[in-house]
Amino acid sequence: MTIREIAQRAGVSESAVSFALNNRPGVSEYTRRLILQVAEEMKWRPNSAAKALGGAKAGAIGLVFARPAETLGVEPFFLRLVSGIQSALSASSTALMFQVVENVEAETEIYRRWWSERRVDGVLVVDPRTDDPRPGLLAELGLPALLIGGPDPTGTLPSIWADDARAMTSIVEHLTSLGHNRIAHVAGLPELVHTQHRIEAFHRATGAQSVTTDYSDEAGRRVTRELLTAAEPPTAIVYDNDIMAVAGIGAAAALGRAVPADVSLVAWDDSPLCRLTHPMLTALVRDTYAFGRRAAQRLVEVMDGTATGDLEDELPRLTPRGSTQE
Amino acid sequence: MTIREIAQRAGVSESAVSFALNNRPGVSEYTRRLILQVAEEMKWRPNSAAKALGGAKAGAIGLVFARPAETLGVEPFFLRLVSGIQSALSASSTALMFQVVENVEAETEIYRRWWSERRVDGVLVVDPRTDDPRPGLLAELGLPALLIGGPDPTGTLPSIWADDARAMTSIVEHLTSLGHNRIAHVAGLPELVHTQHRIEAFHRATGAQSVTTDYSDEAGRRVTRELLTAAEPPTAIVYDNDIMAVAGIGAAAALGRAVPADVSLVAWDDSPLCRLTHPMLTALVRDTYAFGRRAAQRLVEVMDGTATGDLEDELPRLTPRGSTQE
DNA sequence: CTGTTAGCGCGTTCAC
DNA sequence: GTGAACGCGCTAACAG
Repeated sequence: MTIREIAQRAGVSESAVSFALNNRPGVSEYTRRLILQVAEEMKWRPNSAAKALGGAKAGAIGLVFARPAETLGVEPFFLRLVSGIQSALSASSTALMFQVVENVEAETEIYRRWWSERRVDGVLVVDPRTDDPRPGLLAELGLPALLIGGPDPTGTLPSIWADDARAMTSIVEHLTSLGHNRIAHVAGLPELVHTQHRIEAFHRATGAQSVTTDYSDEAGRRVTRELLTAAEPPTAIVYDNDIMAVAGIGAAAALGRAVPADVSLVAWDDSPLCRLTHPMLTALVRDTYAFGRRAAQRLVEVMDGTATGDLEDELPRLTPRGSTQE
Repeated sequence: MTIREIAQRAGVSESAVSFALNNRPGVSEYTRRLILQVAEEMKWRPNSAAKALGGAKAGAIGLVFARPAETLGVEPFFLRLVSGIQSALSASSTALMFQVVENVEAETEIYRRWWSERRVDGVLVVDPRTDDPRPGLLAELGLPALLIGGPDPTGTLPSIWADDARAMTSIVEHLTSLGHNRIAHVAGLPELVHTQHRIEAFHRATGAQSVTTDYSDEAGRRVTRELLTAAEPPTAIVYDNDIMAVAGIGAAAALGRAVPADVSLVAWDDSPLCRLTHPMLTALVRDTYAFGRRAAQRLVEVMDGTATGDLEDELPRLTPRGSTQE
């Protein structure tokens, strides 16, 4: 099922077929219909390799997740993001090349490979870091990219991001309005930009320092225990993901502290997990599916050249549940 | 950075470059080294489109997840599987095309598209179903495929699978050895082949009927409540995933039933979730990362033609924790 | 044995 | 509406 075969079957030239299939002028309405019908019958689809070869696009965008294999745990965020991305991509029948790697160095290698092999037309970059080698590399390569979770500290890449600082402020305000004045923050990986934003906003709002972790349930448990057995235990704790918050609720129970009577807990990011605990966890909800969708749309615009600069996504909203009170 | 440029820079013909780069005879050792050095300097990589065009391979395999957007919840299985797949693929520097779709019909459309566009050389098919349209379609298309979780009921596709029946038997035996004789099974989607295998094995081992669900926490909670408030409540419950088991432990607590004193619980599939509960959940552990790795290797062999037929993966092993006793 | 020229694959595009 | 060249790498067939 090639253009050549269609041309033969329809009794026209290959270029006529190409024009007809791409809705371009140069063929009569009659011939166009004839060609389209033959192509339909033969279930013709363009060979993506040949298309890409003609200097055209690869018809795919790339997404790399850099994280050690051992920490590939519960990740509700991921599948939602990918799903949202694809809901936007399906419109332009663009494919997604997806790769999980161990670290950022491996990630940069993938970008080099994909771009030099012309496997992708652009990439979505997640988890911006302080001192991130990726924006520089991508700019140098000329590989179109959109930073998800940015804005890019180096100002190199366009980005889409939610305001973590304002979200943190809204959480602290909620807790303060409930009467809490000793609030703790169990943060995630310190090298991530959004972790820094949350830590700074938390410091501004409370004057207190955050504790950084690796996002694991183990860390959530340990830090919670340390916080609650300190001389002046906090009356409220904010966790940077749902896993740690769930572990925290368990740690509190193990220490005989009641939630929310003795201590209130808030999870950053909602998931079914947050509704499985007793009490259910107050959580910062964001529509990750829609976020992924918007990110992909934006990347397409960036590749077209119809958009540049940063795009702020809607603010995540706090959904109060049983774990906050007083 | 094309072959042409390298040829010019090295002062040789394009075919000499091609031979050198592909480690084929036809060039002197001296010339080969020269060419390789120039290619290295220019950071040359073959254009995958051009390569694929020459009747060669696309250099990618495909994976489609069919599930409605709403049920895209916590899915530890997924990221581990993908990660394992890629650990095997990286050896042959094969890429992964990944897609999430709403249903099996959309999935079959993706297969048609990918194959006619020559985007992939083969696909991994997950969640075999009773009355599954995919094996027939893939065989008809001639798209190489490996069924993950199968054996294929229609006997059309080669597969890799774990023995769900024996695994179920081992769970029931464990519970029986603890003295349980009223065991319930909260199964997953009835249209999945492995669900049927588990249900049949459960029936053979206990004589009892299973309850099918949609894997959601909501279903786990509801069914657990129904089971425990029945006239003759079970003393042990086996859940087909971790989410439902965690929901079940919550439902039991809400009814004032102690775990494991009043009722023992077992989760099929381990995840950090199973260690976040009190007591921790006894779980059927499988090495999903290794499973994905073996699946990808097997698919590569199937595409090479060096392997056919089914491959049985290692049996998942039960890891007793606090939620089973008596 | 070393190296070259020619042509293929498939869709696009430009001159005619 | 057509023929021909192009993009890029691979692979016969062929010459030194």
